[in-house]
This record gives sequence, structure tokens and C-alpha cells, in this order.
Amino acid sequence: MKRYNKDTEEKILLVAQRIFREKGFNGTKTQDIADEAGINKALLHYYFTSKSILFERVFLSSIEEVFTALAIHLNSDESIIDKTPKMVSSYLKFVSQNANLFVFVISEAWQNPEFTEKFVKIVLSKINYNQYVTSFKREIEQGIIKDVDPVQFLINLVSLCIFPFLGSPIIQNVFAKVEVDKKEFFLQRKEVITNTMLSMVKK
Amino acid sequence: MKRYNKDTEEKILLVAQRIFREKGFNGTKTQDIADEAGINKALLHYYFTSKSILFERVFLSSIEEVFTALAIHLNSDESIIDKTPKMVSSYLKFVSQNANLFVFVISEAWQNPEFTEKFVKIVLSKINYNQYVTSFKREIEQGIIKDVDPVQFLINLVSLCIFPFLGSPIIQNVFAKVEVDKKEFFLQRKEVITNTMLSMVKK
DNA sequence: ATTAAATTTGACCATATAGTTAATGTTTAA
DNA sequence: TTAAACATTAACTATATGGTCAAATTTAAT
Repeated sequence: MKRYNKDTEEKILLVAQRIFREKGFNGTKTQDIADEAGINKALLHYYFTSKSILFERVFLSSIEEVFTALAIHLNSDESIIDKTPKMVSSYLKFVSQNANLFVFVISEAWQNPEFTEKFVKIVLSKINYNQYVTSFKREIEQGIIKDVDPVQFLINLVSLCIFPFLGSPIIQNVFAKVEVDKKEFFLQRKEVITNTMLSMVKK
Repeated sequence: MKRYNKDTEEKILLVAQRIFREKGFNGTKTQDIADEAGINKALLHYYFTSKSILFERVFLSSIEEVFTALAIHLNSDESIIDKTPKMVSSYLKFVSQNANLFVFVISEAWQNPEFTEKFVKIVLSKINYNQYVTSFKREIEQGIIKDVDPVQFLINLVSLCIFPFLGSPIIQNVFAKVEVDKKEFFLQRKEVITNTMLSMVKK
């Protein structure tokens, strides 16, 4: 008949999310979560049973967040050529503001393949990816765009948007010697990616 | 006047490399390294002083390995259009065989900003960045290729080659039929990336 | 063979960490 | 008002972990 204090639960979850995403499962200490949430470590176990279970919650919601962001515009009724620039723009904005979320999800996905499979399937059940493929193929048949594999197109799109931010600690420092204005440089990417992607499908 | 046993040193380093790359710094236990190397934990400290110092060796040599692979063809005398397919081919092969090396390098680069200065030196010793940019720009001036930013071109190239393998534990679950480490997908990807990159520069 | 130096080990130590317990506050509802 | 139910805490436990040290073993030069 436990009701729990929703404020406390929320507070723990938010702090756990921030620290897990920053330091990963193994780098995160339950004591740190408790301290930053302003509670006792025993209370953390009272609410979430164990570090692993708390981590699962954070991992699942992180995967959810990533796929929710990537689903924007994906299934809109617009043509591929119309929605591609919108996807690029919204993906880039999200990734640039949440780079460590992607590092976390990828790193922990390699570490926890069984959860990854389970969680991705849960999240995908809420998003209609088949519709994207179907409408893409219809445009090919109608002769609107070039004959390109929709899956390869999407993988290209997310690769170009996500990778530079994943690799930014390395890329920025390596090119820092040459590229004077880093911010200008990353703004330039939106245009480059849009052009690259459109040239894949435009006849 | 210590000489050390080179076999022992090598053995520890190889095992440490394998485990660090698989589990990261925080997921790796010195006891596991010692056990798998068939030595005592004290001997590990005799050779490498501390876990952190051993980790630094592994991290820096991993950076070196990555950029040695990326340097192949980058500074060859061939034209961009000739060397692009070769770069795609060799990068894809290397990444597909060493995906967890890239996950490790990216994840730990985020986790250990204090190594930045050291790895930048290593990277710049492996790739001749200025020569690549200069020869790229010369081809633009000569009208051989389109006017594209050489850095953006390179970032696109590595993004398309690396990201799908970084994300494979997730991507595989999204497109159930796509098996990222299967040969068919690999070959298809090589063609798609090559075409995408060439369309960026070909007139 | 003797010896000194280099290498390797078993047995430690100190600390950190996830998790537990019993007691104490605090709400809620009769 | 009060007592049961819920929420929170201080103090604790067991184990894992990085690291140390003196002793034992091996190696190489005399």
C-alpha cells in the first residue's frame, strides 16, 4: 500500500539520470546520487531496490528520449525532399544539446546488449518506422526521387548528424589548431549535411 | 637498472588492452587483468605502477591505432576522386573489425579530458592534416572537383564509415532484417558511402 | 658454485561501495 | 486524537578493490 513521495522519487530519478549519463553505470556511485538528491542512501534503495534497477529505468528512458527526438518529422506526410532539411535541422539541434546522452546510450548498449534489445523493442513499438520505409518506396516508384535504399538513407542521415558530436572531444581538439571559429564551423554542418542528403535522392 | 621481462610486460599490456577496451576504465578490475595475464596483481604494479598509468598507456595507444588506420590513403598523392573509394574501403574494413575500439576511444575521451593535450600530439603525428587540406584545395582551384570544405568532407567520410558500427547494437534492433556485421550489409554500405562521398565532389 | 640483482609471489592493508537493519519521524484516516 | 501506515534516517555489514611489502624464486655475472 506504498504511495511514495512523488517529489522524492522524481528527484532521485533526475539526479540519477544526470550522473549515469555523465559517468556511465560503473562510474556512478549510489552515494553520489543520494548526496546530490539530498537524501539518505537507504532511501534510494527504498524507492528503487538496487543500483541496477535504477540504472535500467534511466537507460530505458534515455533510449526513449533518443528515439523520440529522431522520430520527429520522420513520419510526417511531407515528401522526402521537403522533410529532409527539417529532420537535419531538428536532429542537429537535439544532438548538439544532448551529446553525452548519445555517448551514454551507445556505450551502455555495448555493455548491456540484452537490455538494449528489450528496451529498443519497447520504444519502437510506439514509433511507426515501417511507414517511413513504405512512403519512401512509394516516392521512388512515383519517380519523385532516386532509387535509394530508405534504410541506408536514414543511416546516412543520423550518422552525419550524430557522429561529429560524439567525436567532438577529439575532433574539436584536433582541428582546433586550424579552424579558428569552432561555432561557425558547426553551424556550417547543417548546410553541408542537408546538401549531402538531398543529393542522394534529388534527381 | 631494471630490465624487465619483455614477455611479461607485453602480456600484461595486451590483456589490459583487451579488457579496458571491452569494459572501459571503471568496468575493468586490476585483478581480472592479472588473472588473465596469469600473473600476480603485485606484479602488475611492479611493471606499471598503477591502474591509471596502465590505462593511460592503453588509451593513448588506442588513439594511435585509430588514427593510424584513418591516415591510410589520406595523404597519398592520388586525386580525391581516386582515393575516396580506397579510403571508404579501408576505413570500413578497419571499423567493422574494431568497433569496440572506437566506442572505447570516444567514451573515454569524454570521460578523461585531461588526456586531450597528449592525444592531440599523437593524432597530429599520425595524419598530415595540412597536406590533405592543401591538396584538396588545389584540386578545387584546378577545377577538378566541386568547391567543398575539405574538413567537412573528411568529417562526413568518417561519420558515414564509423557511426553505423558504433550504433550497431541499437541499429540491429531497429531494422531487424539488417544485420550490421553481415557481409551483405557491409558491401552495400561501401557502395552507398562511396557514391555519397563522390557526389559531394564530382562535377 | 656463489652471489647479487631482477623478477615474482602470497599475504596483507585501507578504503570504497552496494546493500541492510532497526529505529525515528511524519502522514493519513478512523 | 490516535494509531497504523508510510517515509526517512543513522549506523552498520560484507565484500570488492587498488595498492603494498617482505619473502621467495629465478637469472646472470663472476
